[in-house]
Amino acid sequence: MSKNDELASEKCFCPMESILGIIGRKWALLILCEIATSTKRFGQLQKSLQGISPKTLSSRLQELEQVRIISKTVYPEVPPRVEYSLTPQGESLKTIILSLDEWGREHLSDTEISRE
Amino acid sequence: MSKNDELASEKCFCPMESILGIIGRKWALLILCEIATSTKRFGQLQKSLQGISPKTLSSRLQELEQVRIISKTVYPEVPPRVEYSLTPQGESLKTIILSLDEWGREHLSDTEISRE
DNA sequence: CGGGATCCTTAAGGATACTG
DNA sequence: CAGTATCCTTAAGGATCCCG
Repeated sequence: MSKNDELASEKCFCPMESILGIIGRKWALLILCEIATSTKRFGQLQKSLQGISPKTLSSRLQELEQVRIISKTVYPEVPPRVEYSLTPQGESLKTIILSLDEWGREHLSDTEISRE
Repeated sequence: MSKNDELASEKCFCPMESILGIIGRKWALLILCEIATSTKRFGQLQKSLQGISPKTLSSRLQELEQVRIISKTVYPEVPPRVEYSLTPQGESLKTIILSLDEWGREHLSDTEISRE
């Protein structure tokens, strides 16, 4: 089975749709972006990502953690401290994301996207 | 500027968000999947993608065409015939999508995704 | 045949208040 | 501080009908 056929086969996109279902959601990439720089706390993320609601941030973080792109560390202190960082798997995904980014720069620079 | 910093910089994801805004939408990948196999007509796509509405299919095709991932050829015949195929740019995107797919297979195989 | 126009439903996300 | 709970708005997509 060639690479070509692989893309075209029925279920070829299922794992892909799963990832896209995660990183394609609002704020997900920006969150990833922040955490990729360095470990971040909830409050830090909220501050950096101007406009995100705590509900959304919380959801995104949980989703990213679920698929092991990021990991969460809770320090049993008062006040509570929680840190989010990239997992090795997250690092490997980053590479792919960067190539997508590059593709975008090469091919979408002049393209405006309108809908419906 | 290292690859690492590139990912983390403010606007690094903008082109990326643009692509995700396209290929992350419902049916987009499956459509791409179909067309990647071979040139397809509107009706063929409708048949293959069981459950897609003509409105949605039409939107997705327009979006993919706008960013030059696919190209549309209209044959001035009666009844009308329209064919969609991958552009060279679409082919290059396919490669990246396949690596995303691979990432998913390696890292998400056992992961179930739940929300909210 | 290849869509566009219309109407409707649902789910994602925003805003805000509250709590261990 | 790090979230959760609640309410509300919006936009994406489904279903259907119709037309060149």
